[in-house]
Amino acid sequence: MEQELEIEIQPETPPSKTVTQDEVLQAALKLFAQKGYFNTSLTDIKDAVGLKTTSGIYQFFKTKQAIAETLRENILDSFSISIDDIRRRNRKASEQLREIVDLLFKLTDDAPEIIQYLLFIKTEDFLPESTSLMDTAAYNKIKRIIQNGIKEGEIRSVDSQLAYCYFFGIINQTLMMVLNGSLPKTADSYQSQAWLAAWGCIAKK
Amino acid sequence: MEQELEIEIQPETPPSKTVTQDEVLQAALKLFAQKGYFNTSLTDIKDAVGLKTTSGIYQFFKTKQAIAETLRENILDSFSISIDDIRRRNRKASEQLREIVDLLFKLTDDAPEIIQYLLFIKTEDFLPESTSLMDTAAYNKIKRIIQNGIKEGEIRSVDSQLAYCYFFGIINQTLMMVLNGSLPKTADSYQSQAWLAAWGCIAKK
DNA sequence: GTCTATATTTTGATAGAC
DNA sequence: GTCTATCAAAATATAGAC
Repeated sequence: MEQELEIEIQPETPPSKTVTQDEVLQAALKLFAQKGYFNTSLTDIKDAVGLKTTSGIYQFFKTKQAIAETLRENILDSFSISIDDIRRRNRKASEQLREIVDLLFKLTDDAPEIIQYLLFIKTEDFLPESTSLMDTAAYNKIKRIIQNGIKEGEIRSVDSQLAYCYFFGIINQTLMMVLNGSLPKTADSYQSQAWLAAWGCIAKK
Repeated sequence: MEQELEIEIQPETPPSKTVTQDEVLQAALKLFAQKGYFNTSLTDIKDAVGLKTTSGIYQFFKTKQAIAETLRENILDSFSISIDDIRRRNRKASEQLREIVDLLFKLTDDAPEIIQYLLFIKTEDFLPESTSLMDTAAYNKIKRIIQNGIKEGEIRSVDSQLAYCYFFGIINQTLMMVLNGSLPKTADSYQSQAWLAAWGCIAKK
């Protein structure tokens, strides 16, 4: 009789390496964007980052929520800083919005997880006390750009909230359909058309 | 020494009534739309519907997923039927789209859970094999309306997918901002402006 | 800083009495 | 068709050894 040979198939024995906080954040961002927050367990994150157990994650973050919070803060901060930069380098509202659109489309191609997490994940479902997008520094800067555009006569005189709604309605829908494959090409391919449609919607004729 | 008095506060002893499948669906829809699928437990549904235990739910639905599936089918079917009706009653693409917009805005005010569930909940997160919105009968009918509008010269000659994207980008963003309070008034208040912006975006000038 | 082991909690789900 | 009781599984989190 043959001896039973127990072959332990070890899926991937990741050499227990030392892990950094940023690695955890990157892995979590990718997973949250792909599968959603609730479908992502700490086990998934631990696997993605190459740990043997989830324990190692707790040295950086006390809870799974805390990971999502940090992620959101980082992304929003970075976005807000980019907007500052854009405002510094451009004077006209049209130029500033144009560059913001440029940034969003570039990110959609190069770092889709960021756009997914920034624009299309309902963070309030798992971050109950997170401020709405509309209460963030980044959003307020965009709103000010629009208000300025109205004052300077570049943008039609409508409620600035509605101008935001129409403009980013088009931009965001385009990005979303690129991300979920409803638009088959890269975001870049649609950028100039989307810009024309969105700007045409709010520009003074 | 005073005697410890255990007062059992019974939050609400719901008189065990008999429950229908439709009551379960209605309660689930409301909860899913409010708190999200993952934040809604069968316990929540059982409470909302007035049962003492979750067991009663299992006579209608084998799994929690099945509730969400049925809900989605029902809503999509009903929406598809409404579109059929609209196409029957109107000839021009502009009229048909106008009535679809009318329906969406009415529903946002009268049954926000339906719009929430139809347009803004990522069902693929908990219904892994659910078809994308873009593969539903309802969506295909809308797409055909747009293609027809292009053929008849009502709508600019662009990719029909892009026309859909711009048009419903504006419409859906408006509805979303009404639902989350970023636009403070009723959907109805914004309907005619949103229609003008959205239609103006795709109409032949 | 990573591991083993385990505690804790929650939730989805089932069996069977009434 | 609703209830009691219970199960099984999964996931978050902790304690302590190495």
